[in-house]
Amino acid sequence: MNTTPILANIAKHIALTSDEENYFLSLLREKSFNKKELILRESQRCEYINFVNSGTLRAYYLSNDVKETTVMFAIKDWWITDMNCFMNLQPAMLHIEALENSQVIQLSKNNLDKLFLEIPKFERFFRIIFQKAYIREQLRGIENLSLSAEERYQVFSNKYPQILKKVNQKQIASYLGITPEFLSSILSKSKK
Amino acid sequence: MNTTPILANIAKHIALTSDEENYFLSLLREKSFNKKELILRESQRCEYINFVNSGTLRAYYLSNDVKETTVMFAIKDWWITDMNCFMNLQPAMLHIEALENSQVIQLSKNNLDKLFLEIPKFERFFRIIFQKAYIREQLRGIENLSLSAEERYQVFSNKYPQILKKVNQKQIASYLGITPEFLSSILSKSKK
DNA sequence: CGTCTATTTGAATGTACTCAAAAGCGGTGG
DNA sequence: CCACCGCTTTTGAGTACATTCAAATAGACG
Repeated sequence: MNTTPILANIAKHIALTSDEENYFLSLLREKSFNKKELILRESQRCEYINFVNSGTLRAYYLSNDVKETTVMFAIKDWWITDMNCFMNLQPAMLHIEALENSQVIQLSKNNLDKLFLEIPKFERFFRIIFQKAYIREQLRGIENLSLSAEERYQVFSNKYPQILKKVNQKQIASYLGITPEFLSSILSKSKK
Repeated sequence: MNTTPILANIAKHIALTSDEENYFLSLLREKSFNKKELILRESQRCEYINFVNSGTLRAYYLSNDVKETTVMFAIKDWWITDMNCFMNLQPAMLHIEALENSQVIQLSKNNLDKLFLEIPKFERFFRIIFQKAYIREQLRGIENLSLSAEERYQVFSNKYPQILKKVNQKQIASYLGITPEFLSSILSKSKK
C-alpha cells in the first residue's frame, strides 16, 4: 500500500508521532476501481471515506433517474465520499464513479470513530478539512447564483485545470448545471 | 450576558466541565446591532464568529455593486460569519446585516485559537459544525442545479419556516437566485 | 469494422430577466 | 394623526439565456 501521499496530506495540518502514524495506517485499506465502476451507489450505505491515490472520481446526484448533477470531482490527493451518508449513517444520495482506473485508500466510519478517540488530533485534521470544504461549497454556491454559464466555465477551468483535462464536456456541463448542448455552443462561440 | 443559549448549543456536541465553561465564557463578548446595521462589510477584516442570541441576520454577496446573492440567513441558535475571511484572515467577500434588532455573542479568531489550544474538545465541536455546514451547502448546491425556481421556493419554505416569517420576498428571491419580480409571479400563480 | 457514446448544429420552446409603471406598505416628521 | 417618502411587491410587455428535441458527425473502444 502506497501510504506516502495520504501521510503527506495529513501532515499538511497535523503532526503525528510514528506510533500514531502506524496506528492510523492500521485502520486503512486500499482498493482499486476500474474505469466506469461505481464506488458508491444511491440508496446504499457508504461505509468509507476515500482518499484518492491515483485516478479520477466523480460524485453525482441523479434526479428522476434522468438528470445528472455533478457534485464534485476528485483527483490525486482529494478526499471524497457522500458525507451525509457517511457521517450520519443515511442512505446515499449520491453516486460515485471512477472516470478512469483509480486507486483509493479507504477509512471506515467505525475506524474513523476509533481514530477520533485514540488520536484527538484527527478532530483537528477533519475540522480543517470540513472548514475548507464548507468554504469551497459556499463559494461555488455564490458563483452558481451570480455568474452566467459562460463565466462559470471560465472560473471552473481556471480553478481546476488538472480536472479539466481528465473529464469530458458532458460531465463538466453537469457540474456547471447546464446541458451538454449548451456548453458545446458556449465553447464554439468563445473560440472565435 | 445571556449565556444559556450558547452553552446549550455547545452541549449538543461536547460536554464541558464547569472550569472549561468558565474559560470559554471568558473569551466571549456580547454585542447588539440595530435593524439595518452592518455586522460586517465587504473588504473589511472579520474578527469575529457570531452566535445569534436573538434577532435575524443575513449574509450576502454583492456583485458589481448591484446584484445581491444571499448566502445565508441566521436566526436564534445559529453561528454566522464570513468563514473564509474569519479563518483565513482574508478581506471579507460578504456583507452581513441585521434584518431586525439583534443580539449576538462574538468569539474572536485569536480567542478561538486559544480555545483550540486550551480545550481541544472544541476542535471536535467545530469539526461537527463545519461538517454540518458542508453537508448543508452541498445539498443546497444540488438543489440549485437540479430544481426549478418554484421547487426551490417550496424546499426553502418547508426547511426554514421560521426564517420565512422574518424576511421579505426580495431577500428570499436573492437566496433562491432569482429576481424579486419573478418570485412574485411564481407566488401569485401558485396561489391559484 | 461496427457499435456506442459524446459532441455539434439548428430550430422551436420555455424559463427567467429587464425595464417600466402602478399599487401597497411602513416608517417618520410635521 | 395624517401625509409623504422610500422601499417592496405586483403586473405586463419585450427580450435573453438556456433547454428540448432531432439529426448529423466525430471519437472511443472492443
